[in-house]
Amino acid sequence: MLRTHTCGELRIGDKGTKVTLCGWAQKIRDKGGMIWIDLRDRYGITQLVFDESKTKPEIIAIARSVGREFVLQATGMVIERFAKNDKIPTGEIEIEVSELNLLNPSKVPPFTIEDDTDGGDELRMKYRYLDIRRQPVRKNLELRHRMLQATRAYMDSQSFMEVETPVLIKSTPEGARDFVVPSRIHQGEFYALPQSPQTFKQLLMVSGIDRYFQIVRCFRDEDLRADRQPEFTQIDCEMSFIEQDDILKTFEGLIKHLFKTVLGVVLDQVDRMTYDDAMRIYGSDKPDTRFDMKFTELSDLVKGKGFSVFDEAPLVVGICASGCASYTRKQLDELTEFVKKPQIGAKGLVYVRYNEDGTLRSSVDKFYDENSLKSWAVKMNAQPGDLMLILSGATDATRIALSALRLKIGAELGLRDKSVFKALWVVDFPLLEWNEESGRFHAMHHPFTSPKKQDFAKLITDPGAVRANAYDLVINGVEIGGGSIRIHDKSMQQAMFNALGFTEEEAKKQFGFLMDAFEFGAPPHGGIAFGFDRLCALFGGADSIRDFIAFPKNNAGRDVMIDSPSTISTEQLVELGIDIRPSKTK
RNA sequence: GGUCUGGUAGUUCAGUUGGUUAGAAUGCCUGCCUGUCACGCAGGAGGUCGCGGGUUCGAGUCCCGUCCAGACCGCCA
Repeated sequence: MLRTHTCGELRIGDKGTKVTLCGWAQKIRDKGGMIWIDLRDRYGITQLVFDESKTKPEIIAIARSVGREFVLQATGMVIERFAKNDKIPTGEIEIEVSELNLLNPSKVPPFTIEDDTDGGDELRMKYRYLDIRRQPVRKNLELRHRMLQATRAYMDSQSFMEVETPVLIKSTPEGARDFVVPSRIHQGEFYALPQSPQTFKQLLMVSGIDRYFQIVRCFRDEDLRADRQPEFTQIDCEMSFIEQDDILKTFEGLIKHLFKTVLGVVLDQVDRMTYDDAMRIYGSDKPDTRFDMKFTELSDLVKGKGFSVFDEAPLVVGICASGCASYTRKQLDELTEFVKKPQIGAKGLVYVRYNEDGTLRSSVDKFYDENSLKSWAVKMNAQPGDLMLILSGATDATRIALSALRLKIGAELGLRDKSVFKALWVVDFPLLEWNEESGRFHAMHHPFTSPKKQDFAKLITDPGAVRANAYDLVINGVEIGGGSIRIHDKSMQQAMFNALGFTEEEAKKQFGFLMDAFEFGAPPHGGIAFGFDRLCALFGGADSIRDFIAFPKNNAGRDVMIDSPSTISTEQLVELGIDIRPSKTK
């Protein structure tokens, strides 16, 4: 060992001990007669001291040559400081250096290795290995590590067995785009990287592994977001001989265990809400339930007063922003601009101020007298001092727009506190959703999701109305996980493929192995998968998952550190039997 | 595929209505300093204003194109 201790562990009780530390020079303070070097490693910072009156001149000379991020090995006595620093745990002691070994010099780093770095995102990603030297990033990776350990401990305690499934699998056109890997041995053929181990975990149920889990990398070739990477990690789980309620309870247990062991937070309850209610009350299938501000539908109160916008709208719906009646005209204009952005897509925003003096003033006073506005206030449960914000238009689009407005107001009012956690199961999702582009129904969850028993018949008569045994876990408005009770019956699976517009032949070609397996005694089963990166970001109080991934991709799916993706040699292409059209070369 | 924001010193940014030699902080280099810990003091170096084109007597600033980065919409079973 090159060291006897780490840079984070020495205390006043170690006074008089001769120690050897290794680490990076965080900061050099040369005061002339005395030099201090802050030596940093993963565990902390310990101050080295060099004193012209005590330290050998050749050691002083080495100390003077040290620059930021030089790698050092220092040996010396632990002494009590004259001037103590109560900001760091090692602040009562320092090392009176008698031997200093320069293990490796360093170029000047492109940004400061400090908690509050001067480096921008782009530079930090390019030199990610330096970025990880910084405490905030390292802490995030430590949090991820603890999450991994706590997950495995809980799953093991519940008799779940971790089984690894293949990464080179088969491409299927359903769902997200696949990342594809050319086969050298079978030229013209391709593997696909899994979007999830979905079919394998169901096959493991047929195999009798009645409680499976895996912390597994998944791949989707779709555009990125702050909370979406092309490769990401899931906690993937499947159980046999269970019903939906068993799954919800088991994984409430996992989430509570994680909150307790990793954050020390007791998550008292996980609410449940149907998809239909979530859409009606919050306009979203992943509502942030840290605050109320529920939707109130006003259609029956607003019609027939000559305001054609409301008269012609299929839905008129509003929210009540507590204490916002004092919003200025400018603030209200900003809100109007916000909902009119193309991404939100509302045509306009109607507001009603319920003033402290009890009077009501709205942007549609021309059409509605104070009594009408008062009736709105009663229905919306608004109090003097509140502001009512109302949107109208096509039902789904209006709900989505009002949901965005609700989140914005919630954030402005400080109701989205990152230290507060509210978990919600959204249940009874629709089985299918109509896809305009392909002109057919797509599975909302995936094609192996079972319909609710009472909706079986509608699978032929009214497929869009069929509800599924599918559920999402939503925490603070973030979709953390989702799953379903699967189809374990061949004829039901065939009926599902029919509803999705698959011919028997197509279904057999893509999923024949699964349908074959279902003929050999498939148990009733179901499962769930959690977005592990999102869970880490949520626990860490961040919106972006990138800082919880050691080496993430950028906005365009590029790794700027290793510069991938990149071209490959002609020899490689020939060997793979791939002929690519000439394109822009880098 | 689309919308928006940004790109100026190693780094983070400012730069007015288009007008002199493009600034600040920090980092870096040199010197001084015996209790610093955001050390201090003095001095110094450091710029293809992302790239290409256009308008103009004159462009960091205006226009067009393009590249890069970030956020969002579409997309993400």
